[in-house]
Amino acid sequence: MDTEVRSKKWLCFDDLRRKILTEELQPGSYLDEIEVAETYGISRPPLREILRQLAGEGYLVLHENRGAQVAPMTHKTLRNFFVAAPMIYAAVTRLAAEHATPAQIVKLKECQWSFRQAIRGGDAAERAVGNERFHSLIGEMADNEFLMPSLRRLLIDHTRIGMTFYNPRKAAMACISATAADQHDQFIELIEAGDADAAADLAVAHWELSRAQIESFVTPEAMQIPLGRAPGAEKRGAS
Amino acid sequence: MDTEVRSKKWLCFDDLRRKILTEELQPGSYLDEIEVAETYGISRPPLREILRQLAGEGYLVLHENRGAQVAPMTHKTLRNFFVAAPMIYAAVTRLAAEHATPAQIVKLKECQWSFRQAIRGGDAAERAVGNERFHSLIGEMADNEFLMPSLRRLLIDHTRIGMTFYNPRKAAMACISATAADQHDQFIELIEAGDADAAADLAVAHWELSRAQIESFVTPEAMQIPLGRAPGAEKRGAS
DNA sequence: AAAAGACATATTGTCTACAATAAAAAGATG
DNA sequence: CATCTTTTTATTGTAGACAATATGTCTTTT
Repeated sequence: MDTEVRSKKWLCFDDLRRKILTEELQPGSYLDEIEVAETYGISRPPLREILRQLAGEGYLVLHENRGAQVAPMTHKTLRNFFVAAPMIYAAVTRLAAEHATPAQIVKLKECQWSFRQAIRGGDAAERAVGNERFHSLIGEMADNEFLMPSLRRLLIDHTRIGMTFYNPRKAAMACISATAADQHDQFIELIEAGDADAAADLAVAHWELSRAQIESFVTPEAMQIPLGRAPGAEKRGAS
Repeated sequence: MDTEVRSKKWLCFDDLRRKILTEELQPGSYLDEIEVAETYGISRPPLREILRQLAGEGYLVLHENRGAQVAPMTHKTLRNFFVAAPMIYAAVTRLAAEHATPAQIVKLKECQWSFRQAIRGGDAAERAVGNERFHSLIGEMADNEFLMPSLRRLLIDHTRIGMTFYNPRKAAMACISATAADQHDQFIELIEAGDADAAADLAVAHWELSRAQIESFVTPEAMQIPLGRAPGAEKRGAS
């Protein structure tokens, strides 16, 4: 019961994080402290610490005396995302190619293996989390504490947007997934070779693929799926 | 006693933040939860929430079972800072020029007035915090939640580095301060005019000024002032 | 005498109970 | 009948007490 008790808190942290990334917890929905605390078998004070941390990393928004809200996604969010993503992704990937250690590359390869498994399995959530982890690892390779916060923030919404727009029934989607996985292999190659310029270019190309996927959903008839709601419009729970 | 009690927590938050920015709390030093809690007249659970949040924003580093450490600054920190700063500053300033609202510009002008006052006063801490606030406001103008986290992180260390290397006795320092203040006026003008390109260029120029100041201290004889220590090398307190 | 182990102490982590605040519902009044 | 007020209830915020962990010291043993 040594490690078990210790990690109960981090289990909660990781699981909330996963649920938010996979949209099992919908953007804009509110959390009930008592309910969540009981779910993970911890009391409210440590949970509240976790909520603060998740809020600090952009997963949640805390409202005074009104609890924790899963970070909403609005039209502005999407617009800002499109502005920031290519710049940060390119910069981080460049640095990763310059600084990656052999141990990190091994981890990245393992991650990529899991990612391909997830694609074969066809589970959208597993695929999304695997992709998030892949790019998060590249972020760690870059080893720059000043760029990491923005990368983390981008990956949250990139993952959630990916979940929203992912439709495994569409044939085009399978093609995109295959291309993305191939690009991941190229990431590994270029980073391992230390080719910073090519890696940065690939990051932009990888981003363009993602962008095209998103835009193909967004442009036709302006947001079929609600990306978020005004805070307080519909309070508790997420139907 | 209504607003008083409510804000006691935020008073603590803001004051810790200020103390870290001004290096009243030295990088690498550890905080005693009981001591800090008693200082601000709150109990440990809410304090711990604050510490988590400060950690999330990069002011602190939390070590399991070993408390909160003021974010250390190492040589790598400085190196990474030099890589990330120009990119983020330029991007944020560009966006600020594109999106600033009249109300925000008014606030920025007020801030600049305070900043000039602080320079005249000659108090290094007040000057540093004023400068931080100025650039933080520009960040808010940019209105991009994905770039803000990295900007915040940069401003923490930029402010602390500025405090470390600031020497009001040197004549060159007064010159730099004057130039910086003039550039701030130019920021206001360009943002008000909505000239994004020029604003971005100015951001780079402003950065170069800061960089030159820092390098003039760092290069001559390789770090006269200790930038940090290994975690745990010298534990409690900061002599 | 030096090193390893056990104990003591101080600090962090957590829980339960209580207080304060805000939303919701019921009642009263124009 | 609508609206404002008051009361209720549910949820968040805080405090104090307790448990667990880590560090430093002292003893014991080789």
